[in-house]
Amino acid sequence: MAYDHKSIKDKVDSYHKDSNDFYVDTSKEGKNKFYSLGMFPYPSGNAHMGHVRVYTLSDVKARYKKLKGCDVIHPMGWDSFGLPAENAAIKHKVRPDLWTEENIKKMKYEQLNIAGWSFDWDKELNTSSPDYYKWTQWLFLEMHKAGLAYRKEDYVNWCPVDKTVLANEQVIDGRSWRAGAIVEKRLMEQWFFKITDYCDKLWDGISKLKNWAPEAVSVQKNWINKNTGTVIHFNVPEFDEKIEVFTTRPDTLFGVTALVIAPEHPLAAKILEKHPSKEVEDYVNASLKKSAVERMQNKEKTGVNTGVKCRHPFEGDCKYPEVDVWIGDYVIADYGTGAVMCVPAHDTRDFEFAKKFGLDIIEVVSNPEGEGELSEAYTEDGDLINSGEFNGMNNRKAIKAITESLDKNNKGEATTTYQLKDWSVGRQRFWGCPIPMVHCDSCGIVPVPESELPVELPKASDADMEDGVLNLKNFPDFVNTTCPSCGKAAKRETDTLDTFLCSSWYAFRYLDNKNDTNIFDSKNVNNFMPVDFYVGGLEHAAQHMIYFRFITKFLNDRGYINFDEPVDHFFCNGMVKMGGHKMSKSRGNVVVPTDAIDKYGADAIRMYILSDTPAELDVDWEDSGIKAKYDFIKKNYNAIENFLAETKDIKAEKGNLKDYPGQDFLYNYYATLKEYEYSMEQNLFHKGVANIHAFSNHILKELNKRKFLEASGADRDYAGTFKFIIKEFLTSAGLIIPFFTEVLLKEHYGVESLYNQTFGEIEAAYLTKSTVNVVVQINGKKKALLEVDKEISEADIEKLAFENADVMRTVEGKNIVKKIYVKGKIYNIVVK
RNA sequence: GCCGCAGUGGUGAAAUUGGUAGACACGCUAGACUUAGGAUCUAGUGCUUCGGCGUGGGGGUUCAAGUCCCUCCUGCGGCACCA
Repeated sequence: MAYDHKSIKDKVDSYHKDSNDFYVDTSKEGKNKFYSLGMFPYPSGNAHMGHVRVYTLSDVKARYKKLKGCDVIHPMGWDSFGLPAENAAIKHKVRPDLWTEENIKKMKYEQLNIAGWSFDWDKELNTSSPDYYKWTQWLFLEMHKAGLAYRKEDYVNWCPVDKTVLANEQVIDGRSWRAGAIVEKRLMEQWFFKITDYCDKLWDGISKLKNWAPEAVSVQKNWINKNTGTVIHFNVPEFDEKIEVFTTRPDTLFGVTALVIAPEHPLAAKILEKHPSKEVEDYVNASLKKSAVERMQNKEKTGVNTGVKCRHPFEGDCKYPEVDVWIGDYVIADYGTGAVMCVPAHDTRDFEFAKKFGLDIIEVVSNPEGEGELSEAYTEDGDLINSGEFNGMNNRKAIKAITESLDKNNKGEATTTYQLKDWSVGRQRFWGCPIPMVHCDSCGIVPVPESELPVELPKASDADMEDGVLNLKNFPDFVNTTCPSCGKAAKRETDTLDTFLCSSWYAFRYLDNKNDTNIFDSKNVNNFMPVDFYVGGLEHAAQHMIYFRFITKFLNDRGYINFDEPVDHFFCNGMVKMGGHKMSKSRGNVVVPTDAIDKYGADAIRMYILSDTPAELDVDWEDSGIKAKYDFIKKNYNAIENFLAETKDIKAEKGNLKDYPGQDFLYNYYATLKEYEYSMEQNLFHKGVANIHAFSNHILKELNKRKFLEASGADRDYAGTFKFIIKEFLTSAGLIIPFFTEVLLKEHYGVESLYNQTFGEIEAAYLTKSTVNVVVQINGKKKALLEVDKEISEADIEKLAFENADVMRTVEGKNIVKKIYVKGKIYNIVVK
């Protein structure tokens, strides 16, 4: 029957209708376990090409490992809380839970089941379902118990469009990651997770991320950003306290001509209280009002001198034993200590600041041009000058020496600082996991007892959405409760949790998704974690991956799991574009996966999405490309189906390969199989597609050459062996193109499930030929190619080489200096 | 500014890690078959003055470099008044 992708799909669907071939029992220790995971989707109701790429990648890897005999888990679920659901629900006046439910159904039964993705649906989970978010709440309570969930009043990132607080990770260039609005700083009391307690563990763990995409490792590094330096104490006698500054350049300490603190620094308020000054007050207020963007964009240094003095730790030895305390908004409040020492001579920012406000510039590191008026800060190395007892010392050495000296006198110490901030987890939105906390007038903030979990979201009715905004505050039945501690009337917390918390532990839950007494059974998780192959976009390398790692380290510390990094191999796939642009409705360049599959079949789309471009890079969709894959599949199906139908009476058996007349074919076949295995092992999926083309080229050529269908003689006798090779080919290629291959395997070989086959055995004997090609080079340039016996002696090679006309011509009239023979590969003649 | 990734035919790219550069495709050129071709098949396709020359530029190591070292240029991504 001629190729028809629709009837083929129907057949494959019927094979798997009543079975879950992709089920794996996670309570048992996996045999060579393999966890292949594509980042779970947000159920928007529309699967797009990005999903096709991600899940085809996780699927091909899962299928490959399965053929290699591993116990593979390849689950799927829904990241269903969050703003888009809520916004869409408000817009369409549908309850968010019902809207989400509809979308999940649509995606599950109409979009994610048509491309042959081998999901184990038994493991399905949904983060907005109470049986899931019960455990998100439990996790929050565990954090709280450990002292890692806390409230504090702080300047938070406020998105004026979405009317919610954002995590630092959700602010990109000062703008909200979703709405794109300029983020304001607001002083609010908020729930935080103390991820900063894990800075050192998260930083040290980076060295274990050997199989992560290098870009993703870089993102982790930049985000945590460990810096070693020195904290130096400057006493402020008037206030009887000290200002601690953080610096990586303690060697320049003797060049300090001012101290600059951030407007948010606690001392700023104290100074204002004691010395009311309109100038200082206006400056501080103006700075606090400025958005992060404004502060960043305005590179011109601003500041104000408070007139308050502080003492230099080496006051006896330096030019300025006493310096003024300034307030400047170029100092960042939440990095280091929120205060810096101003060394104009050796820091470009301080130099600018000093020039603008007429501060003195004292050189303390000598530069090759000698002391004199500097036109810019000198930031290179040199020997110290004007630095008391440290004069003449190389500044690198001085970093250590000065720190040690400060430490000895209790005026400072070596320290490390991180850029990572605590994780703000509260959101002022309805469609999220409720925070299981109660506010009681008598007892304060009290956790909801574990036995009362989950704290369920109220079912919002259409009426609740009349004003266009959903907020838990507006649900009295939800808000009003009793205090778990004293029993008096109390109010529930109405913030919900950042959805990144929901997605920080879903990979664990897949392994025990029906557990209603524990978040998961540790045994299951230890059996199958860490994730061996995690596929997703680089855009999740900062937020999601750092939270995922954090929660893993936390659960490890609490003894729930026995590993401390969640992902072995993080594979960052590129985007699917069209015409060089991201697919988008407004641009009108969207290819809908279901349409493409309807037209060309899932085999074609799978093969195409993996072909030509490495999966890490962006790929440009071209209709001519998928058409070519469709034609390829049709051609192969028809040729192979025809062969198999005509040789029904011949049994497929390996037989004695040595008797098979097509020895070149066998060599090519096994060489390709070896390459294909390598491609799959190394995640070179586009090469895998190229290997399938190569397989096909060899097979169709052989089919044509041997004329199995016409012959009755010797060639016909070998059809059984050839049939066996075809079976192996269909099995291997089935990783990428599982539809037509499975139909042929089922109908002509009686194979029950493509997924449970084994990867073809590579016949090493065929990979070594009796002859080899030896390249003859002169001075490393190829001159001739000799096909010779594998065991040929060097003397014989030499003889053959010098008989070659091209070699003779090139060598003529030159001195032969040296001859090098690399056995079976190269014979190089060095001439002068 | 710092960190990471990359630069190879007309195009996407390969080169299993120092040993025949351009596998496999797309496109293109010729031919065959066909009522037709945006189908299929066959052959060709890095450049070339046919000596050679070719992996962003320039140095270097080596018998041998796309691959290793130094240096510069360009593009992409991340961080960034981070002290």
